[in-house]
Amino acid sequence: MGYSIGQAAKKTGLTTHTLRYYEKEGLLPFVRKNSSGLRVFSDDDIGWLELIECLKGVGMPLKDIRQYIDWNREGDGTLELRLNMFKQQKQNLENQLRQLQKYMEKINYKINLYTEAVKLGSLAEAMENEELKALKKKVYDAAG
Amino acid sequence: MGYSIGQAAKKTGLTTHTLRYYEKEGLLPFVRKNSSGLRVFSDDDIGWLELIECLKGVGMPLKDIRQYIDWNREGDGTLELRLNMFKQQKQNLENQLRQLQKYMEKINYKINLYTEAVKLGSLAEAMENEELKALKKKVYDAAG
DNA sequence: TCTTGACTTAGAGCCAGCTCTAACTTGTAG
DNA sequence: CTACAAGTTAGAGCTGGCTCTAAGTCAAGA
Repeated sequence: MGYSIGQAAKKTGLTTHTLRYYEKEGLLPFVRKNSSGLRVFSDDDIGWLELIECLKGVGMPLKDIRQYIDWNREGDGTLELRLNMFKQQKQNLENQLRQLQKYMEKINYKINLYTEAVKLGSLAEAMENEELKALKKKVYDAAG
Repeated sequence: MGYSIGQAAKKTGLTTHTLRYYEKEGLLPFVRKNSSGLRVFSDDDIGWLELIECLKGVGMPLKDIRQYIDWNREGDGTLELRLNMFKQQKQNLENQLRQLQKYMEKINYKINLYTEAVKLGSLAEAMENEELKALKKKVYDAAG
């Protein structure tokens, strides 16, 4: 129920250095300290860290995450701002997923190409393969 | 068929600074220069840049991309290495997609929650909603 | 000829996000 | 009582990936 910084680090996969850095950057205003000055992380705090990881993972810079956390502390007056932020992040995430899907197709083509090239011992010969030529066209001419 | 660095920048969405930086880092060993020392990018070179963008996009650091480009120049002796690299990147990409999918669920939950909160004018009240409680449980208890 | 704009180089500077160091305190086990 | 592990702070340093500056070259148009 109360974790030291080291235990919190283990639970989240971050380092103690990073946790202190996040606190310094205003990302952890909720973490308490005990009578001898040690940080005490609650399960709730771990939940916050997981949300931070999520927002970081979808590409938000730390200062924007901090903004969101500040809005939380300001209370219900910022509900619309927070809703809009999540909607925006959903958009970003959808774009990202679309982009990664395109990269996946390109990489799949490369795997096909190199598999054939390894079999033949020659990339130039593999590129003569009609199926691979057709696949390449499909992947590369998809306007993007 | 032959583009100046400025034209190549426009075509790829990179800056001329970045293109020169990439060359310095060994990512563009194929780009030629004309008699007066100006870089001339071919359509093929633009294709290389698009592949670099793809590899960067799936999270490869520039030095690893450079490694791949070096293998290309070494010829058919490195075909297996290149195949394995693409297989590895496919794995990474699949993991990334799975991770982003989880983030999407979390964000969708937040959008639902904040939509209700805005409607009620209170986050605390929205969190009392039974459907949202159930959704939260589903999203957050999915072990990860 | 002069100006303009796009190019060239070497190298410095910038930013985000950590990552580490030094010097010190605290709590527990032997 | 001492040793040790784990915590504390302020602040310096590192890495990746650009981003910009200075000083100069070059080609085409007025």
